[in-house]
Amino acid sequence: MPELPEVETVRRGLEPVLVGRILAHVDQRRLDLRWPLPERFAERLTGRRVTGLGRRSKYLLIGLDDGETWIVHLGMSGRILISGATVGDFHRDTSAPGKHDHVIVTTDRGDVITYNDARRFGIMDLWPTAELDAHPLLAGLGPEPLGNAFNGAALTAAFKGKRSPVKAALLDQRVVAGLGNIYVCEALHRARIHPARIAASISAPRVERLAGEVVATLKDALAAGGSSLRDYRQADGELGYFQHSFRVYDREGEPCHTEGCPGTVRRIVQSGRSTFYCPKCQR
DNA sequence: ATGTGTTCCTGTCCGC
DNA sequence: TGCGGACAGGAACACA
Repeated sequence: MPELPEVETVRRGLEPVLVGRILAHVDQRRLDLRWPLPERFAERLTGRRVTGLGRRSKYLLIGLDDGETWIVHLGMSGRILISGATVGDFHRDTSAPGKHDHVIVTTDRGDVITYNDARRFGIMDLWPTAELDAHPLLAGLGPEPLGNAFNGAALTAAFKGKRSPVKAALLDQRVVAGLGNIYVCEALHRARIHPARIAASISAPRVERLAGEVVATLKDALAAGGSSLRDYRQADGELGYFQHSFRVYDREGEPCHTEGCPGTVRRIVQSGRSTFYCPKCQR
């Protein structure tokens, strides 16, 4: 589920449930996700009051009243569920913990927050809030695409001297933070730029257009509550539906959605990951 | 210094 | 049905 729009959707869903609440009980059902969880993890969370919910790139930042921030990354398959309801695209109704429910938090109001992650590529850490920018995973991140620091000029500067394909450049979190495979494919299609183009070789006006389409793509996805893939369960109101708006992602062999374009969506592999694009209108 | 390929893990889907 | 292989929203890491 988790690129920027999905993580932001989760953040918005958690905010009213968590902010101001005390984490009354923490059930840590594994010692590790991608890496070991912090020392005394459950103990350090228990009894803390949540002061705020933030996001940087694809990282969820849960501020605590002891001056630490609970950092959560959903990896490929991480989901967060509230009390049997749905956040993002994850829905399950049982009361018994599921096989991949790794961390279960109960608030002082009785809401139950479950972190579920089948592949365990997710990450959790605790870090002093005052030094968040220095966290090894956050320090090198590029600008937030929906923030003031991201625009055509910033992207042009980041592309300068980049010999990699523009697809890889946009996936590089140091260039711009929060894009993943879906939204990079979608933004490149909207900007009509071929994913294999060398980043540094794209003209300034086209990079300008690309920056605009990155922002527009993310805003559209956000408005739809993100994208729900594969483990989509049922219509729930809280499920994202941007997957119905994909122009190229996962549409190999289907017609290009560009107005008047006779092209067919093609799939290629770039640095080990699928890229979907239209060979006719993306140059 | 940059660039690309491999790796972590489980689940699902497709062809035989 | 069962089995093997490809593939999946990420990104650190090892290596050219």
